[in-house]
Amino acid sequence: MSPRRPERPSAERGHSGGGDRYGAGAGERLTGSVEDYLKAIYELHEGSAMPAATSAIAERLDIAPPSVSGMLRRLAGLELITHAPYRGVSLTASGRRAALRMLRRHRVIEAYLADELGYPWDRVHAEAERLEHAASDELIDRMAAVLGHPATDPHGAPIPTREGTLVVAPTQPLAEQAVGSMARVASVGDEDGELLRYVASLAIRPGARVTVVARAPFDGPLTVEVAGKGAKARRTHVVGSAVARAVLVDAPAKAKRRKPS
Amino acid sequence: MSPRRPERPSAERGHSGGGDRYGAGAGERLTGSVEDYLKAIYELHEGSAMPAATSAIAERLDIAPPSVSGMLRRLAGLELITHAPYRGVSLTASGRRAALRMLRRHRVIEAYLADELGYPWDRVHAEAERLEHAASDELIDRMAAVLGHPATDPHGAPIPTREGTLVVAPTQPLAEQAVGSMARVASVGDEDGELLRYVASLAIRPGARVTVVARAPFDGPLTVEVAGKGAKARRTHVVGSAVARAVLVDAPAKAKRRKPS
DNA sequence: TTGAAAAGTTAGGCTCACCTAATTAGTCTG
DNA sequence: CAGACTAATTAGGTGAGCCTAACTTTTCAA
Repeated sequence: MSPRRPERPSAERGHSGGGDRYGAGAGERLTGSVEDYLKAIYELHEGSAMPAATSAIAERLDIAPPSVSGMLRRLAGLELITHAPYRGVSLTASGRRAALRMLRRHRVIEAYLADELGYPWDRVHAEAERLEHAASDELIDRMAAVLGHPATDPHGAPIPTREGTLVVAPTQPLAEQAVGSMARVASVGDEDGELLRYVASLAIRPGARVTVVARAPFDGPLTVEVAGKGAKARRTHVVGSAVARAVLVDAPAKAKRRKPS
Repeated sequence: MSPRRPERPSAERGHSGGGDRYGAGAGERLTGSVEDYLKAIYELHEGSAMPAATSAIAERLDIAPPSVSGMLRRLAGLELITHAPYRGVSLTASGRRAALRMLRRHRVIEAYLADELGYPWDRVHAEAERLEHAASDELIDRMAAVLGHPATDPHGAPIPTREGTLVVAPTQPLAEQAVGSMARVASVGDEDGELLRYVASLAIRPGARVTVVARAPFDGPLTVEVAGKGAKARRTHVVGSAVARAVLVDAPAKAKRRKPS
């Protein structure tokens, strides 16, 4: 008699059950899948400022669109998102909290792997992608403490605080940087390891100074000059548009143009 | 067209898929559950030298016996175990390899958490229990390297090598230690955090010297003297049989009696 | 040696998280 | 504004991994 553990979400038995008291309002113990969806929705949401589209989520998670539709219904039931069918998806306050929690975990883990375990920066993403679901909040906090509570991960992305605050510095893709002007590299997208390895070989990393020398039309290649330190200072490279989109640089201090009034 | 990812095991999408080229012969990508079963079977198998019983596995994993029956069929199909219904379960060579791999992961993680992240030893087990399924082989190896390839985890349990070799020193439970004789504590079972905290408070840890002063009959409490270092040397405590069973001490150098010929 | 208790298994169900195929809703263009 | 195209959803299905209830096998003691 007495039903066995009638609380916890089935599937994923022992694993992934380590994080409470932080994410959503109560203490719901989200599954790894739910965590992935929330993170994806958050990132799409930020990237475009518009509610996330089903197909975009599907593509990002490499999942068939109907599966996403089903999951969205579930997430809406959990009040983690609001979903107007055919219209898009937005995070609720608690969904956003959970997403930021995952973002923090992911980035703290990335920073830890790189700084303490000697991981090359093109490989931290994949490892963090798995660990972020298994690590407890205590582990994340201990990692962050050992690192001295870093503000960014190895790719330059800001790490949300334990309280869920994220400081976003204004940045723009290198692709939109004005020709002739110099800028500091803020971050490089972490998903594509191959691209990261290439970019690193050009000495383009967070903090590096780059100048766009020329831009070919029609989304064509960019010619950039990288201010190297030491002997081989100042090298010029021609990079494709994929790279120009993945590299974010500090935006000029001026406000973004909104209607040239 | 083209079926989406027709290889990987369903459930546990992105997660836990990080370890190949080591476990079973081919590269099967075991699920977290399968890993847990194999580890449990290995540990039961070692502990009693007899094939593991369904009910023992069920109790250890806190799963209903019929669920275990079903999983055993699956494991037998994967040729990770041999299962004679109503008779018990043994690991095949590849099952044993996979189990030792999990044991290594678990213990390396425990050692790392304790040594590098300041975890108290009564809490490393729970954290490792989740991380062991998510960590890649590379991560485990890097952790082990940072620690200088330790031979034991914080509880004194030996860590299998990357190649799957496990050196088992002959030990016996404190409960079986002869009255009056001194022995070195080899290890303390890692599952019960409460018990670990208590045992630690008595200064009973791997490496400590203890002497059994008296043993009450009928599986009763043991009176032990712990050789403390420094000021408060030599303290006497009375511990229950649960503790006496969880604490393993080095066995006397003589061979184990096999038929008193 | 038999028959009750214990151990194990079969039968039948459930949720999560995915899939493909078919249908519907929204959008954009001629 | 109609039809074509695309995006999204419903419909129906699968496997993993758990559950309870009911039945079978083994064991052990009277």
